[in-house]
Amino acid sequence: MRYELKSIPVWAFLKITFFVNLIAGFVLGIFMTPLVGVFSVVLVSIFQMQGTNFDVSNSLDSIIVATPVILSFLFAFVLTSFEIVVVFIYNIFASFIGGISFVLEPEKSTGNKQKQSTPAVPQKVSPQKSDSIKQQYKKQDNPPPLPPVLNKKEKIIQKNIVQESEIKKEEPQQMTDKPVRVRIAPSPSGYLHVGTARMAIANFLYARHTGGQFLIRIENTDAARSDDSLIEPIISALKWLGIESDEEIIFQSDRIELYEKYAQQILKDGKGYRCFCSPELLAADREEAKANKGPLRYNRRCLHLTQEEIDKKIADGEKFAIRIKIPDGQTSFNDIVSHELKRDNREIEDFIIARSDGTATYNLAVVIDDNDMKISHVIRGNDHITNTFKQIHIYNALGFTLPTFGHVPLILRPDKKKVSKRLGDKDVAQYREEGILPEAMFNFLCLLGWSPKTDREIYNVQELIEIFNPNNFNNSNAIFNEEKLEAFNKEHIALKSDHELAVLVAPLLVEAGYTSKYWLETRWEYLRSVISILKTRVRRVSDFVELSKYFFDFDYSYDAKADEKNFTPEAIDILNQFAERLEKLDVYTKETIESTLSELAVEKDMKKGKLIHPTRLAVSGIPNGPGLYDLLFVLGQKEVVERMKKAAVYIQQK
RNA sequence: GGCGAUAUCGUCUAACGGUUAGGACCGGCGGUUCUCAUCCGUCAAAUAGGGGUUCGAUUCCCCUUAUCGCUACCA
Repeated sequence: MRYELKSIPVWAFLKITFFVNLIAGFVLGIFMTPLVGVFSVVLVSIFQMQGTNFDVSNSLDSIIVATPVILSFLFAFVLTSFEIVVVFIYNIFASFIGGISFVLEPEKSTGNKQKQSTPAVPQKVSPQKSDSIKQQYKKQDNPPPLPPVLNKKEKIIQKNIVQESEIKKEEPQQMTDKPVRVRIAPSPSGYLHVGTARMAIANFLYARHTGGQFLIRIENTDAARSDDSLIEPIISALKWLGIESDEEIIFQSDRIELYEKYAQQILKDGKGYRCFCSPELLAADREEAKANKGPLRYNRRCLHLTQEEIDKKIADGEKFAIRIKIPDGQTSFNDIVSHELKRDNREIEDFIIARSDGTATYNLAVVIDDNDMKISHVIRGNDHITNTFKQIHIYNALGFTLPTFGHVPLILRPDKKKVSKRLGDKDVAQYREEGILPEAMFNFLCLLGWSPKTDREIYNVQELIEIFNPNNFNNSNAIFNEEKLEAFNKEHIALKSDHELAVLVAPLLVEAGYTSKYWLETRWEYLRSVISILKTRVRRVSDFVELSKYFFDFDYSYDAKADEKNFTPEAIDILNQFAERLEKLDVYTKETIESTLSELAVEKDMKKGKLIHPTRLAVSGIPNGPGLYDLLFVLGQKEVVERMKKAAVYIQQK
């Protein structure tokens, strides 16, 4: 428990003291007045029995008679002082631990976003984290000298290290004895969208954090809606994020018979019943309920059919679905993310567990599979809360033990609707096409609706595994903001080495037709240098392509506006002279390029900018880009001279 | 309509019941620089409304409002 001194205003202290003393005074008045009277009478009587007669005009006698009164005042004074001391101590105490109520009724504060709750699992954070986070990421070809003065970001990182070590001090507590086994269960009715990806990330992190297993199950019980060709894209999109199943992937389509067996068992045990209502009839029921503004639940028409009626309908060849019979009462469960969720069973309809063709519906299949796969924690979107109530009744009907549930708030589109393929939301793989790094997507989705409770935002996967705690989910839905994703992407690009980025960019350059695979393979160092000087100008990996065009395209044109401004007649002379001097350089480095330019500027009595701008335009065709010395160095001596001379000719001719 | 969940800057989020309500993205303005970017500094921006409990409420309770979700022989 952490103690922290809080100040209480003086007037608040006085106010409490005043009220306490008012009560004390009242109590004293009630009890002391008769007591003093009796005591006075007794005292006077004793003296009288001894034959002493009192004369109130005698000062000594007056004092004797007044003694009880004086004593009672003294007593009151002592008592009041005592009250003050008590109140003072109370305040000191309260200021340390935030009030007596915390000690007396700790359970009252549990509703407050799990502030007192201990982490579900031990917090394993590696001690070497005190190294600069940035340094850990940097690869061999980019050794970062740590600046002696920390910048703002590093200060934040250092601050977080302190905070994280504080978190670790809390007593870890295992949420359940069961080994952790979690799953993600996408259905192949669309591509992998960010909502599913986020749930996969949460489950995956929980499994890794606890040392448990993460599994994938494909939910394709609905033959009409499922498309097996979508399975592979979903799995590969997850793989792109670094998420793979620890065991063989389970397909519900392989288990249809098993589900049927359990559906029959529920029917046989009297926990369910046959429903002969046709879909059309049910739809009409719903319409009617809507018109009457009543609840849209099944009216249990078929619950009370007699055995003869049932036999007759079966004999007549009527098709039936199987419904589960929801008992009377109330259903409740404890949720990791939310708290206790309760529902009156009257709100849960007798839903269908097996269709009239005998196949199982979603809820039955899920329960059977989760039980079979020994899933310990079902962590999913809170759009499943209604399903959880239904599924609990299947667990009960089949005698299975319940897993622990966690219902996570949803990710919403900017228009605040639930993300879905139907509304044209992007496939996760599409972000890959658009130059988002998987690390950035992982990091961003993890922090959407979940918080590490620090001021830091950029983490790699390993760090997220270490700090992940399902208690830290936010209670409200979060809007997916692509601008913020881009910002995360920028940060993760900065953390990548030039080589890693070159590997990603190379195929894009080939695809764009700027160069060939062979050309790049023989000039890998060149590509790496190009990446290196463009890195800070990029938000998406794909941005490299457009920005680096002139490094690979030798037939570029000049930006019209810049042409007009910088390619003046005097630029011809500048370009030619500068090119000649560069050509003569024996040692061609950034330093020699810079000194050459400086010398020329001095000789011509010009500002450096006068030389720089035409040169930049000559070698790149555009007015902005990397620092000129970097640019000239990376392009190479021969190429630069050639381009400058070409530009001089161009100006002459225009 | 019924049931449920949720409510802090525009967005993502911090804040043992006591803070000047903090950070990040976006935006504005500066600085660094040959340009653009980076980087640095800085500004603007929020506790939905109303009651209650409390010396004190963003925090606990209730009501209202709003938002979201579910309400299929879909998953």
